[in-house]
Amino acid sequence: MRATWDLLEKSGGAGVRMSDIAKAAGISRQAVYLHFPTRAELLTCTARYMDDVHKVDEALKASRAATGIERLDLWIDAWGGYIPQIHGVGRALIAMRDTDEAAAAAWTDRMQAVRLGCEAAIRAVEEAGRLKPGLTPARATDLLWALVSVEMWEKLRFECGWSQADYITTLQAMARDSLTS
Amino acid sequence: MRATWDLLEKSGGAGVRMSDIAKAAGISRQAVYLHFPTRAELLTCTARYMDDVHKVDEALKASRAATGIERLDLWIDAWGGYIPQIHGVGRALIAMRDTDEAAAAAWTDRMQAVRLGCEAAIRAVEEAGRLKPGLTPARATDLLWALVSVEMWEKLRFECGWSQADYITTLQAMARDSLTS
DNA sequence: AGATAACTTGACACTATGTCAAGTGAGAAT
DNA sequence: ATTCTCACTTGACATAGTGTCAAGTTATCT
Repeated sequence: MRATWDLLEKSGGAGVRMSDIAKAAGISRQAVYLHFPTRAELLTCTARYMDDVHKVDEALKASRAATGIERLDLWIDAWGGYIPQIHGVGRALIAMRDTDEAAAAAWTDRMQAVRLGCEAAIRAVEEAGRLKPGLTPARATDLLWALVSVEMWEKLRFECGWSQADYITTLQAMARDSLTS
Repeated sequence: MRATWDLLEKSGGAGVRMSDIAKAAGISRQAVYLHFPTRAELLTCTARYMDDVHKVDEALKASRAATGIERLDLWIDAWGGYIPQIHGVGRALIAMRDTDEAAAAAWTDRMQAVRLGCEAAIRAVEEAGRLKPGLTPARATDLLWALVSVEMWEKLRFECGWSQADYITTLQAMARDSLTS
């Protein structure tokens, strides 16, 4: 999992084969299959392992303590700051989605967890009476979730050449402008 | 190209092989290669063919005539309304990007054209003095471009279950709120 | 001494893209 | 009437990557 992580981080998520991972881990390709039945399984286990190492729960604690619009800002800060770290594995899973059922399920599952974070942030805004008129909480959650997606981050970071700091502050501003009053 | 189009539209862009396309076109797989050297080439030619059939230029004419914020709305209307039609081919090209240089170039090129549309819409807003303070035109173009990306549309349409009408009106509102004053 | 678990080597099946060679059949040129 | 050409066909093959299978090795525990 360490080797998978390293390689996917270095490559940005593309062009990493099972044999590359095995070589990096110092074992044979077949030995990898003794631990992980499929590539999809290896990737999802690696993602879970990264969550553990990064102590995601703790990192998100700050945003959970806040209320109102501040909570929205802090949530974007926390999750947005985590995207670069999981980007490699995420990219690899996203690429497999079209052909591999298990990869699709694993990624959908992880994104569902992100959605819960978005939902909580929107609820905080709503409870402060600052949800934009005309938006339901569900609709606002959808928008926020799409806004902070890995795909959006990739586009802005790489295709548009933004810095990570720009990404965070601009997305916070955008969320505030379009989701709150 | 017709067969490619049909199959990709039906499948949503995944799982369409060269042999499927050949069968649908009523010729042998090898005959396809007599016309298109690679899969990437077939896909990009099909995309161009679709533009011709749909008369994209004409469809975008309405948005080009307008000014100010109205132009932004009309641009989202026009391009957003075209996404469903190119979605299948787009999805297939996006999926090939990681492994195929030519596919990546072709898709980047097409998206660059979309970017020009975004840029023009933002310029119209700026000329009307309605660009949000703190946003440069370049930054606003980046945001709009990411907002109206195929990936975002897929997310909202399929993963969030929005209708096409919802997509258009909500994105228009979001662009207005976050990019204009 | 023997069992077990983690590994190795090497061969193989499968899928999809793309290549190559030889042959076919219909229409045009002469 | 024959020959040429072009679009196509059939069938075999190379390649890349995932995943499977079988037989053998090595260190450790009992």
